[in-house]
Formats: sequence, C-alpha cells, structure tokens
Amino acid sequence: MPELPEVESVRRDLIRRRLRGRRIVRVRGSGKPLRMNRPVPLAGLGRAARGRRIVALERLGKYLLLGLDGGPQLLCHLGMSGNLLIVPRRQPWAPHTHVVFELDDGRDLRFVDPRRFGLIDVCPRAGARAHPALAGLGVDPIAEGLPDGYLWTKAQRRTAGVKALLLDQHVVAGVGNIYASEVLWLARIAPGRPARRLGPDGARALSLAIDEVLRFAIDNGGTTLRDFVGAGGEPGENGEYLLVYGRDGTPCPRCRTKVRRRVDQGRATYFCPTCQKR
DNA sequence: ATCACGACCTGGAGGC
DNA sequence: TGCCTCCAGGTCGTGA
Repeated sequence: MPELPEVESVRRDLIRRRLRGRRIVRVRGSGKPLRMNRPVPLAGLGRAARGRRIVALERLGKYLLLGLDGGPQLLCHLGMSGNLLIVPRRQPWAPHTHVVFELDDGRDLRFVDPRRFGLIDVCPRAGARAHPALAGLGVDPIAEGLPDGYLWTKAQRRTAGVKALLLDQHVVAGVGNIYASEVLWLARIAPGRPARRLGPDGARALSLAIDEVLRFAIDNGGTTLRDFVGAGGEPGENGEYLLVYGRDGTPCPRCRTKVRRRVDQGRATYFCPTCQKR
C-alpha cells in the first residue's frame, strides 16, 4: 500500500488530529514480530516514549518519524498493509493491532498491520538518519527535492530498467510500485529501457514526472487499493485518478492504445506500448 | 557494485 | 458452502 503520498497523507492527518503536543503515557502491543520476523522492542519503546511529548512529525521516503521532546525519535514504516490510526482508548483493539501508544488525552495512536511487514523502532538520537533503516535512503523528492542532474548521475551506470531505478529506495526515497507506473507513463518512458540510456533529458523528464505524480496523489489523500486509510480511517481518493496502474485493457488517456500489464522483477507494471517509447 | 529472485505474512478474489 | 490458487502498495538476504 503505502508509498510516499500515503505516508504523507497519514502525517498530515496526524497533525490535523492534533497529535503534536500530546504526551505518550504508555506503550503496549501484541508481542508479535514485524518486518524480518524481528520482535517489536516494546520495552525500549516504552523507555524512550513514556512521559514524553510528541513535538515533531516528519517523513523521509516511506518512513514516518515522530520526534519526542528530549531527543529520541520513533520510527514507523507501514510495510504493505500497515495503518496508523488515532482512536478513542475505549474502542476495542482491531485484529492485527501490534503497537499502541496511549496518549494523555484519552486517545490511542495504534499501529495495525495484518501482514506484519511494517517496522516500529526507536531512534535514540534525533540525528537526521541515525537509524540503520534510514542510513542508505536516497533523496526524498517532496521533502528534499531532487537536485538538477541527480537522477542522471544515479542512472548512468545502471543496465537494469528505469522502473527498477525508480523503485530503488537508495536512489529516490518514496516511489513504490503504483507510482512507478504512473511516473513512467507521464514521462513517456518505457519501463524496461536501460537506465543508462535515459540520457540527461530523459532523466530530467523523469524528475519532473516524479514530482508531479506524487504531489497530485498527496493532494488526493493517497491511493487506496484495498487496505490503506488515513489516521482517521478514511480512504484516499487518488485511485480514481490513476492513469495506467491497474488499468490494463483500457484505452491510454493520451493515445487510446490499450494499456498493457507486464511483470518486471516480480512486480506488475502498467504501461502504454505506443506512447512510452523514450 | 548491480541485478533477479525468493522469502516473509495475511486476507481477498475468483475458479471449481 | 468450501477448498484451492493466485495476487497484493515493501523490504531484505542470497547467489550469480
């Protein structure tokens, strides 16, 4: 589910719902492991968070960072099926609720993740990329912006397809499988074109398309295919505006050729065989 | 270093 | 109804 626009939508929801300034009074959880079968460090989360106020809500790529007063940060990744929800404490825990931060105003911040591909961890110091999960991340195209020429420097030595470049979080932090197809369509680039053959102009077109696709999706509250909801439980509207993802067999919005589906590195790609030739 | 692939886990959809 | 297979927004470890 959650690519950059969905995580950004959650971040904005959390701000709108006045999470900032709240104090965490207790941390509980299911005890089940998350990503990589690693246990959630509930005791460490409790030590880091108990009694502290949430003073910052940031995002880097698909990671959400909750800054606490006094220095530590809580790191959250939604994986494939994760949701962060603000709910009244009296509401029973939904199935697959794995981490619960009890707040000082009678609400809970809950992490619910059926497939358990997510991550919740402590970053002891608030250094920008102090956690190993963040250390190798590439540039966030929204929070940081892709510098001129950046993509082309990253693309030059790559023989794999442009889609793989887009999905590599060490290069661009935040693009996932849905928006990769959308970006390639907008930039008129064939998904399998070797990245090194993009050229500076193709890479520039790609940068612009990334920016446009992600901003548009954020404005629509992200894409809900199945599981994704914002912090208040509402789905995103962007699915209605997807141009090619999931639309195989329908006419390309530009040239009316039928959109095709194919599989690259095990993941579905949707594209127009006529107008994506670059 | 780069690349392709399978594994991780659960649930929904569709076929029979 | 039930059972089976396939598929899904992400990441990580492996081996070539």
